[in-house]
Amino acid sequence: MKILLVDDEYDILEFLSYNLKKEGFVVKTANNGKLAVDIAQRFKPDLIILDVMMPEMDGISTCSEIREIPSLSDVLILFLTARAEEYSELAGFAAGADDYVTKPIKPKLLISRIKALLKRTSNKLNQKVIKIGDLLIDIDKYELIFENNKIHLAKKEFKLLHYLMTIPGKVFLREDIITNIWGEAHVGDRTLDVHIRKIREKIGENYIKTVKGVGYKFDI
Amino acid sequence: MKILLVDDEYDILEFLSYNLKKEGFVVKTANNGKLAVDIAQRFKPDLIILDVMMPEMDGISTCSEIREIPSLSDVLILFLTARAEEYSELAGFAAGADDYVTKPIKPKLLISRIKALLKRTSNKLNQKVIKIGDLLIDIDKYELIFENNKIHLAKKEFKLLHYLMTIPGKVFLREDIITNIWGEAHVGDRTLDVHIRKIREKIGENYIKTVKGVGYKFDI
DNA sequence: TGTTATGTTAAGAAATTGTTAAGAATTTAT
DNA sequence: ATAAATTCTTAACAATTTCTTAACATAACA
Repeated sequence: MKILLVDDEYDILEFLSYNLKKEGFVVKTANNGKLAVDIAQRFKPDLIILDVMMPEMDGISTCSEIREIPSLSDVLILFLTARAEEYSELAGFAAGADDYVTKPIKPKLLISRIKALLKRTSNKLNQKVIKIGDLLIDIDKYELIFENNKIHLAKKEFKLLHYLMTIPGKVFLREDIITNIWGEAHVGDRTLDVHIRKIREKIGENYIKTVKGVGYKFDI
Repeated sequence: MKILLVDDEYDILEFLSYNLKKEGFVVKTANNGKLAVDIAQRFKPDLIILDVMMPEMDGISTCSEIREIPSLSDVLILFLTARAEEYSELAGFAAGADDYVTKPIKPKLLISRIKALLKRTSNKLNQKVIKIGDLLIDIDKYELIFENNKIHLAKKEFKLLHYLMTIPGKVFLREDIITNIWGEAHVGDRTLDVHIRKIREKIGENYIKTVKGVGYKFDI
């Protein structure tokens, strides 16, 4: 996970950068809003942490500007703000902030908030449309688009693929998949495999991975 | 395990120091907050025990200051506090305390609290992702990342490596490992070794160490 | 130096999943 | 309502991966 840190105070950049890297994040920093926008376009972070108060271009303007850029329009943005700056909180959410953390910053708290934020969006359970790689699955339209072509999936195939796509990378246990797709009904031993087979026939062998003895996962 | 004791009363330092050393901890002491911060940076303790009430710089300020220092930001901090100082408990937790023990201090209680604290943080049993050195193991994804490459582990290998990684440095007894991975089933004498072999083939010889006559441990 | 514990290897046993095609079951069209 | 089409499940067998064992090698220890 890549994070872009933006603050005008060098000490804070240093301090947060250290703590975030320790957690395994890839971190880049910028000491002003203009630079941040520049770096973000090339670095393509998953999350941008923005100080609200900065000289020249403040956090809120930076945020608005970032939201205008198509390739960055859905990057996560978290604001750092001094306590009691409530007014800026409103303005910030209006500009498209995803969360707030008030100074003084406690690294542990910040990290747990970041993880919650990243988790929230990586879990696509409630999303109507999930787009991963060359695949786009649309619940409402009951439609799968693969490499820009509509692909027809039968009902069970659709449910199954969608289920796996809700949390890309996560291994779903065989039994959990069966419970989820078939309910409590008893279903034969090879049924799931056959459905997996049919999906693979349609989207290729690269997306659904078998974890032997455990289950299947959707992964790029 | 290294402990830094901070109190302005010489008698208490003496008394606790004696009791902690008897338990096998390496102990250093400081009689004021400023000195404590200094010593902590060089000594790098696993735990700092801080008296709340001290002249000049009290425990809470000392705690905040310690939390600001990157290299110490996640050291464990335990406060000693007189009974009924409830207000300071709140302030203390806000400043980043991990636990409280009230005076008068009963050595046995203190030691059991210390052990619980150290155990809590060194036990990664419930963590979904464990990152140690160049290795990152992810339960949900059933995936091992080693030097930024995905490594495939079979189910038993994964369970075994994960088990060892839950408490880095701890030696797990052969029989405990077998019970944990295979359950009560009878399994041959060399089976465990073969699995260890296969893991070592994948992540190198440096992580899993043999403790002859006892078991294996995961260590950097 | 002998003893014991662990390392190593390869082979095959065991377990798991893949594949295919046939025929139920369900849905859709006529 | 009946036929046609589609979808789903099953079963048999194949392919693959994983696990265990056994035989022997090597290292640590007393």
